[in-house]
Amino acid sequence: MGTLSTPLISLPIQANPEAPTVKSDNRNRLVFSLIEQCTSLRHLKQVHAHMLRTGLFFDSYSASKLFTASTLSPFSSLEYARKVFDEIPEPNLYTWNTLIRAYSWSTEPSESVRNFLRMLCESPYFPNKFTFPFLIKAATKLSRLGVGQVFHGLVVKSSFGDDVFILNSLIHFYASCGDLDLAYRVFVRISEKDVVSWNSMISGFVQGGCFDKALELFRELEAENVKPNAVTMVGVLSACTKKKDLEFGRWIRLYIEQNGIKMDLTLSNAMLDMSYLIMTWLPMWVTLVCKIYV
DNA sequence: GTAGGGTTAG
Repeated sequence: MGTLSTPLISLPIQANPEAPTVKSDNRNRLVFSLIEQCTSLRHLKQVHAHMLRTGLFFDSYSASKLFTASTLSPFSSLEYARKVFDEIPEPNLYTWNTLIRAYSWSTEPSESVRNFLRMLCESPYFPNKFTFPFLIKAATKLSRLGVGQVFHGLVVKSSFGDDVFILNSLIHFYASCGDLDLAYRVFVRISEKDVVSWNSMISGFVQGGCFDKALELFRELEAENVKPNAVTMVGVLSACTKKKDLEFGRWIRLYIEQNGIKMDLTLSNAMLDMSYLIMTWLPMWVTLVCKIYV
């Protein structure tokens, strides 16, 4: 298998990219593998140049591979990714979604919405189940209730109203906009809730200052035999801390130990916050952090 | 043919 230590210039140029063969499939796989191995923008640009020379870039699936790397790689920039996207003659739906996702994570979430509208106008594609979580994420970052509600309407009209990923995004969106009533209405209508549904609603209640409702929901989760995880416990601990409910906080500490909830840094920090209220927790927190990181 | 959601405080 080739590596980036092999100069890309040594790769033979495919004479006719329009005629796929077993040999060309192997060549494509080599290029995809090189994309995955890129460790700098310079490497990625080398692969990009090679794909332009061989014509591989003009295959929409191959172009999507390069574009995804240009948006996800820690060394890349959205500016370069955007240039890559603009060169793709006919971006497929996956590539459009990747562009919308990239902007939803960025400091320009409005570009996510703008490019979604471009996709509707300029491409033959309609949004799919992957498009909406990115759009709702952008609306959440924009804190625009009206924008998110438009997406919610589209979700229902597009028959994705049962998709738990999309509905969980909507719970988080409505709670972030401060509309806990709408968030809860989405939550109760999910027919097959998963742990993220519960976590989204519990943390939504905590962020909205409804600590009792958060703890009540945790008891409901228990009654429904849903297995909580570290994120659930961060929400519940946060509610106890803010409510200064030491008794429930102690119970939660035991619950985490007895149920083998996997500790991570965020949960350790949430326990530390609680430990300011219960100083006896401090030695335990230090021990836990040492176990994880030392 | 590739993919999507939730977490602490400061």
